[in-house]
Amino acid sequence: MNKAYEIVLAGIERAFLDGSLTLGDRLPGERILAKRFDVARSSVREAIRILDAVGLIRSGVGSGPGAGSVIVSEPAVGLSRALKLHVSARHIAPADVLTTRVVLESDAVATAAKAQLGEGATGPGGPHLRQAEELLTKMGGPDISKESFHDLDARFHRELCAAAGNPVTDIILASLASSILGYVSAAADTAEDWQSVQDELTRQHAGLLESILAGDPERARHECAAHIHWFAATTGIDAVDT
Amino acid sequence: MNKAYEIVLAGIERAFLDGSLTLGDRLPGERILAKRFDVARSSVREAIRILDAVGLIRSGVGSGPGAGSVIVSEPAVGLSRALKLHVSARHIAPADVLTTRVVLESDAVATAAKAQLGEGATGPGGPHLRQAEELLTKMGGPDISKESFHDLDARFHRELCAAAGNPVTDIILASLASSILGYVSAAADTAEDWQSVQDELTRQHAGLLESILAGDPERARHECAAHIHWFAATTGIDAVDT
DNA sequence: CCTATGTTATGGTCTGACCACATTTGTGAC
DNA sequence: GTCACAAATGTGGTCAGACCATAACATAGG
Repeated sequence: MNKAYEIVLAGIERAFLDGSLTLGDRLPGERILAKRFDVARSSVREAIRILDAVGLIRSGVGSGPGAGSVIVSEPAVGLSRALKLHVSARHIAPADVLTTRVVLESDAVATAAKAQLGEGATGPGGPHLRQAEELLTKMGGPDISKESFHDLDARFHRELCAAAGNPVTDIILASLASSILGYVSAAADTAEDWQSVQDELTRQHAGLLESILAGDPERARHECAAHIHWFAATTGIDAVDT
Repeated sequence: MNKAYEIVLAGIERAFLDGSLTLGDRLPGERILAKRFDVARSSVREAIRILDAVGLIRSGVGSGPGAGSVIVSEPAVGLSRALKLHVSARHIAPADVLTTRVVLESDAVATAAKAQLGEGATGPGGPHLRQAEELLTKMGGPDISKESFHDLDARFHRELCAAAGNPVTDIILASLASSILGYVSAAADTAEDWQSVQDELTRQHAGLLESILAGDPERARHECAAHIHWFAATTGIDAVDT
């Protein structure tokens, strides 16, 4: 705690804890913070860089609204960044990321299905599932590019997780997915018959969503696990060398 | 990607990907990196600060081995830091963290039990479970301080996760635990009869470990979930206001 | 051989300046 | 009075250069 930037970090964290800084607020300017904590501006910047890296603030130049360091809440950004760097450094294997993802996401869809059983479309998961349906339709559309499909695919999965209603699970799953996004894209690029893979994925997506809407937790859980495992095996991600 | 520190970050990440930088290596000095990427040293430092924050490097002053920025692999540090800050900022509720933890940890102990069933003490999880047994003994010892108990408790859980063999799950669980560590300690401090709570926890720990050693995945899964839920309910963490 | 002292290389910090950018404010023409 | 353009302002982003604290290493002296 002797480092200058840690003093700043601790001070800002304290401000969060006592409520004097909340979502949407703007951080005082770097020069002001430097004066307040009696450190150099460069030290303040190092602290701010960390807050930026973990997805707690977003910095913008200029003046007026939108400028300065605004407090946002994007935990997934921070987790993704950390995971992605460790994957790049070969300290984390994409296959292990997928294994964890299976556990969390299978449970999430089961929870979503359970909620659907109890509350139907009126529950908090309803809008997310409707959104998922829309995405599914788009994914099944004609002449869709590989990139668009990947994007829609990721969003589809995110909506399912969101329907489960646990923000932390949501965040972690998003981070896990984005940390190996590069590998997924690369693997898909080398697929010999992408169109058929895409069709199969869409079929599986449809089945999974139907299970959730039908309120069948165990079927949803099983289909989700099978879906991820199938994709991993097909693209060969589960055998990526570390 | 126009920011100077991002150029440095991208360059270092590239070095990881092409293998010219690996675990244990030392990063070139800040002054050298500044020259190489044609940016100021302060910009290099911001990039390094990020790598440090995500647990990819560890910086030390002085000279010789141990000095400079050494590449390490502590993903949990990065994830913990990010989660902890978001919890501090009230963007993540401790209760949601616990919910996610139940899902992951229950599955982890079930996996560990399954592995035990197939391989017995000769499997990769063996050492971890033996370590867990030792920790359990220490936790049951007399005149143990609250702090020691918390520490041993956390390490006990970590060993169980490690026995499951998935490093990513391991990392995430460690991060989840440490992100709400402050709340757990605070809650334990206000417990009226801590000794009896401690006794009950030890009983539950023993039962859980026995289930794993006996190779009973479903019992382990159930006991783990019950254990965490019980503790949360007892300490009141599941009702923390966000 | 061992000790003490200087040397060197490292990250950590500070100062002060300038730039790029976006809003806000002023000012002049009409 | 109104509008368009220019200037002032405040923000993060970047740079250059200096000095400090630390820890290993090199070297001379005992």
